[in-house]
Amino acid sequence: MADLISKIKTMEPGPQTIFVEGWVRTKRDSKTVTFIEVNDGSCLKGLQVVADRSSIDNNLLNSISTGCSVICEGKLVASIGGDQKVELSATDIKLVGECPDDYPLQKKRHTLEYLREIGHLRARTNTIGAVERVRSTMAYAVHRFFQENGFFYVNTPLITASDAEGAGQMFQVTTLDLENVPKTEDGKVDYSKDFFGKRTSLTVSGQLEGETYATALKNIYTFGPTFRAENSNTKRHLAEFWMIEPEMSFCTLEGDMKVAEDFLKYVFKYVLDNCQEDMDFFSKFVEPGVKDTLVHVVESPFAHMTYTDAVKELEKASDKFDFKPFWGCDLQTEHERFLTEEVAKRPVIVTDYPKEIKAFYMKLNEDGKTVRAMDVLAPRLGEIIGGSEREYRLDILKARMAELGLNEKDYWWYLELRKYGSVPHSGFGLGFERAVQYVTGMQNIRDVIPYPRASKQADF
RNA sequence: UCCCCGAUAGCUCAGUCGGUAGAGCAGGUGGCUGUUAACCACCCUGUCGGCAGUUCGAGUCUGUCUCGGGGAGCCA
Repeated sequence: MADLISKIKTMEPGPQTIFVEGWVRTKRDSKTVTFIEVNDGSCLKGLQVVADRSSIDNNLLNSISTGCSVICEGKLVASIGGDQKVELSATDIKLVGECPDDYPLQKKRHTLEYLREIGHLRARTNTIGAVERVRSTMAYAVHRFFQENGFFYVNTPLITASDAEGAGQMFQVTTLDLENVPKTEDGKVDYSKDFFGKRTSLTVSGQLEGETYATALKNIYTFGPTFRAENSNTKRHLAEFWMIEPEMSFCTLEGDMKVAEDFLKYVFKYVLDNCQEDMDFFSKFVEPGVKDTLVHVVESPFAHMTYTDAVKELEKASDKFDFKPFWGCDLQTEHERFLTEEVAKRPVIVTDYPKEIKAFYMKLNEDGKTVRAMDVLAPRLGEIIGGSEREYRLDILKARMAELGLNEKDYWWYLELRKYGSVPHSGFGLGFERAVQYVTGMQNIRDVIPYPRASKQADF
């Protein structure tokens, strides 16, 4: 019945009756009129509803307070006041749901830490509301980019029996009675009695399954939840997060990097074009200048360097680091930030890492020492994308697995992709929340997902 | 998991040398006002995170637990 406030604010004043539904953010009384700011979440700034105290029931107006839900009826008029073009001159107001004065959201600014304690209400704040609008827009942009570029959306399984994916600690999935676990004769847990007849866990990555569909549909992407049981307590880790993993057949690392760059730029530009009010808000109150940074990223090419060259750069500035860089070391957070913030001053793609610090499935280079891996490092965040060209040569892949002590039987179907019609292919993984963090400037990943799941935290 | 910091009114915080609790906002009352986090005056609000200890006396010192934040590791 009622239009969204985001639409109403773009309409011209007119004689027709319109309705506004939403929640009261603040109310101010004047001598003859009452101002009610109504927000319905469709945009950052709400609509000012003006109620003439001589024509609207004063008892009703007095009972309206911050947090109430209301339906207002009236005409859109040009606003006399300064901050808005139009406002609703109310002819009738219905109080739908009252809001007692112990409402946890005051008109004043709250800390994000406090808002995390009221996860069921925090979406009604400017900041979290803006984050969720941007998050939704970004999710839409992700699908648009891939759908417009010949990728198919594949849903890889959330429950997996492959306990050897190696990307992190896994959450076990079971229907066994934990008070009375069935045991085999030699005293181990008898998983044949479990729901799936074997030990299962929540997925830590859809990549391996994604590869199988890429070798059939050519270009695919996944976009779904991922679970890691790491006991890591940081502002950029979650136990449950959303990951985007494209996989392209007949594609080398060069193509992979191009897709990664085009993809990030597309999503960023889409947000800049479609979330202007929210981006202005982030740029003003959350991370000064974040909007200009995004514009800069969209307009300039990403920097490129090999791991070997990156280490040379780091060695030049060795004094600045707690952890001294050397060829073969894993890049520390401080190193990644130096490369992207000081050396490149923009996103940088680092390639060709030592095989020892990367996963078994990455394609071995001619030198026998490095693999065709690439990490996209972004200022402020560090690694935002990790990807690689996959090893498609069966003999070399088997040799790598043997080096690392991996059991071929656990990967039999993955290896068969290399046996039957193998093809060079590449892909990458993007942590969706980290991308939302990057775009919004939000410091803590727990504030860019509606209900964060982390160690000792599964409220709401 | 390791290191550092923190927990005081509904919210944001101050609290000196160990001496018995304070400001702004919110709420209430009145005033003023086409207001924009409105403004002015007055009023109300506390298991000082939990448990133990030192002390005549603990918000303050010690131990411990819980929760939160920052950093590290791991990664996306």
